[in-house]
Amino acid sequence: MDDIMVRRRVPASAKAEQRIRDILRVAREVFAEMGYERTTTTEIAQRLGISEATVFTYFHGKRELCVRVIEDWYDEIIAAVEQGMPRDQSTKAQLEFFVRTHLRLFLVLSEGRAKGQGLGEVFVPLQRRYTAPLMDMLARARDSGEIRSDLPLSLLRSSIFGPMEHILWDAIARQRPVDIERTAKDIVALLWPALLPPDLEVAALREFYGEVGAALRRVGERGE
Amino acid sequence: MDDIMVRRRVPASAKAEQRIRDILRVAREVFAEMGYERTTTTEIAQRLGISEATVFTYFHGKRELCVRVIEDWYDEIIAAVEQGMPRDQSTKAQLEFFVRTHLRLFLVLSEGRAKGQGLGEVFVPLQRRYTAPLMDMLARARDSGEIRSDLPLSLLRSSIFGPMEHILWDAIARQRPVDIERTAKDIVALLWPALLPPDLEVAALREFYGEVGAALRRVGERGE
Amino acid sequence: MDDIMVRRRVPASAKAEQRIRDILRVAREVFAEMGYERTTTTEIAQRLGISEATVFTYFHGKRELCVRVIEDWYDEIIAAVEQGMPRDQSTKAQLEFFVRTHLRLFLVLSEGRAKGQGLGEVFVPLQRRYTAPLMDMLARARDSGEIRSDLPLSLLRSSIFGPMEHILWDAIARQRPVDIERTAKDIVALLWPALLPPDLEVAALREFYGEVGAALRRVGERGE
Amino acid sequence: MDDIMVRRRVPASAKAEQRIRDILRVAREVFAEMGYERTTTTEIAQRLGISEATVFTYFHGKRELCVRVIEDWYDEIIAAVEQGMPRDQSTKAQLEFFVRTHLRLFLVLSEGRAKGQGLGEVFVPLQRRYTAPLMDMLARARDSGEIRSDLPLSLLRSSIFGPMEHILWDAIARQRPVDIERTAKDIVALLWPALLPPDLEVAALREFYGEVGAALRRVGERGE
DNA sequence: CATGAATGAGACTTCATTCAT
DNA sequence: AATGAATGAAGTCTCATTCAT
Repeated sequence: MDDIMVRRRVPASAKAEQRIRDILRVAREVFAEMGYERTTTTEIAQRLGISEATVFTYFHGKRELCVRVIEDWYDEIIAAVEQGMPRDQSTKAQLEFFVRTHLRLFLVLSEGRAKGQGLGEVFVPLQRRYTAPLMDMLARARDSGEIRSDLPLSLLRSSIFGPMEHILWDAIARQRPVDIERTAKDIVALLWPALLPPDLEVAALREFYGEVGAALRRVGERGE
Repeated sequence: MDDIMVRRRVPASAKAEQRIRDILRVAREVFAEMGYERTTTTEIAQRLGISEATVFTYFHGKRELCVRVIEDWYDEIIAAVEQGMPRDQSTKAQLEFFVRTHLRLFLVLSEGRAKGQGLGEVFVPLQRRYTAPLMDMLARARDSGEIRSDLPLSLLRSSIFGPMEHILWDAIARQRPVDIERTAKDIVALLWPALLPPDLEVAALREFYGEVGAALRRVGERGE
Repeated sequence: MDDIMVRRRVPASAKAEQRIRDILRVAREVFAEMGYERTTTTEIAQRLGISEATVFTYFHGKRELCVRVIEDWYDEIIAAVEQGMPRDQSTKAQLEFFVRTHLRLFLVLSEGRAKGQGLGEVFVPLQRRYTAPLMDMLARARDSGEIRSDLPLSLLRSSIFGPMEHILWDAIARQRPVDIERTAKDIVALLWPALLPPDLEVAALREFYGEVGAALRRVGERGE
Repeated sequence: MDDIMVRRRVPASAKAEQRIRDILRVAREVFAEMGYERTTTTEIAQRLGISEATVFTYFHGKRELCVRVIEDWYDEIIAAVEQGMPRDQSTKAQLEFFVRTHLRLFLVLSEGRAKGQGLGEVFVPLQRRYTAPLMDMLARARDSGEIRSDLPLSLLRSSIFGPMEHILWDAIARQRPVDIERTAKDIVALLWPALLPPDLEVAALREFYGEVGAALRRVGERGE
């Protein structure tokens, strides 16, 4: 755990640990702001008011530093989810908690997903671990018939993470803050019906209603 | 906006236009494969078998080239949507068409979204234009009561784009192909219930169904 | 042959080839003066009055540049030996030629021998090719009984290369010039007795001398 | 020469001297393994389990440390030669002893020889001191007519050191162990005849024999 | 005395971009 | 119009060395 990212000396001292924390904190900021490629070690060092060499004293290189930042972030969010998940409440409440937590802690690091021989390898296992609680929850709810079983879980997963990240990115691009509580509630309110098992009769009725409505409008448009 | 591409585009001979198209085509490939930062002008020139300098004869620089690539891509997808959108079919069918088109033409250019003094500014208006047909459709459907009105349209939008992009990224990260037809169908099947108004009571639906049925029968009786 | 060390463009033009030759020439000087590790690409560029980047335009890196320098040097000396070797003269004369050529063209590049994950791999095959003419000569002379067969050829080889290099190094360390003709003669004069078969008895030699002499006289008598 | 090692060596407590010995021992290992440039002070400190700073407490720097290592090594080998040299035995036996000792204690430090503003200056006097016993021996043997006097002693010296080092380097490059006893015997067996005064008659006969043989072979080759 | 911590100086390398031909 | 050639600027990383504690 220690010897992975430490350069030579093994700085287990309080000072060293503080340094490591500082570097990680600032690095997270910079990586989040700029993305992996556009982040420079110079920038990180400058923001901390230390020499670039110091950064390399504690981390083997830019890549490893980024991996650590990501790992730490995943650890944080995983811990938050595992600890706080209200397992005794309804699936819907659990989903809401999950979304809220993700929105609160989401780290924008597009390159992670990015192709090239980038950090891809690092992400996959973390992603799996991270997604596990949600997937478990969904699987259980599906087995108990609480949510629909006619679509692959991976699709459900994408339909939960996808909107969250889309919203956050949009907010970042527009430089607007996100009202996390409200957004979490809205997302779940929106998606919840999508997750329920399609009650056949109701679903059929709904569809019928929709189609007739549309047909009506089309006739209306032409008529006028 | 005006000073872009002024350089020597004045003559715009047939040959030159072909060059520009070639460069744009290959540049799109490379940007999509590698992302903005990891793309090199060398790579683009090499794939075309031309000199790097030639690229700079037609474009002011890497950045401008990328902006053009993105603009062209947006133009394409916007045109595809505007032309192909089956306006006379149901909202659901239109949504499906939209999703299918997006999945087919989606350009993965994570950095585009990226912040920093990147391409962010370029994306916002394009994104707006691109989203317009979908938003219009949603707005109309909401006004007619076909889809829910209790949540902001922007959320609905995110809940459509988000999953699509999440799925595509996942596929890219895992290097797996995407079955576009099937995925489009699944996404819509999943999300459709989420878009419907939540407050339509089954009773109301049944009543409506009954009335429409009766009306239909009456028409039938007369016609024959 | 070309694409190995060329960076992007394939500069087969006269100008480019001149550049490559210039860089190789200067690089050889610097590597010889400083050794691999202490040589800097900056130094090479400065001596040529060009930018460092230009060096990297023509060679993939310091390492490859050094490999090229060494290969070229080996090629040169191998060609010189293969072309100039007086095969119709005595073994001793051939040896002298070999020593003279080596002394004239020897490149001091200690690190080549050096361990570490340096250039070692590059040297072995070249060394083998380079040594081949000498080893062949020695093997033939040994098979014909002209030189001793009681010691491994590799030892004989070391006893020829060793002194040469020792002398050259000494001269370099003391910054004194080497009188190549004289040194070559001396080395062979010294080593020749060491190479002869030790067991040829003087008696046998005398007898042989006598017989040959008699034979000669007989020929002479007939010829006149 | 005087200002070297003055730093804090004044007290020279027992503990400190042990430290110095330890550092020198390990430094010798590392320098021998990696060469001067590729050796890092970090590596030396790590192998000793001490801090890098401690190394600098006892030595002014890497360079001085290396000089000390070399000096010590020379001292050792000089002492070994001076003490062990079997002065009452034959010159040949003494030579053998010398070779064996050198082979056993040889320190591979190519860079030492290296030029540049390297350690060159350090080597010359040490080399002189080190070579002294051998040179004396050779001088005496030459004066007594035991070995040849027609060639400069420096050449004889190179013809002894050269092969030894060539063999050792080869062994290191190929990562093979050296059978020291056997190699020492072989080297002397090979070189001894080279050192003997060329008995004029025998030498002339040998040469004659060699040339006639070669001539014969050449005729034979053409004839067939 | 020993060392934890920090760093200045410099190495190699990449790449978008310019310009004369 | 096309390009061969060159490079400035910048980026990542290494390492001997210093100094306060």
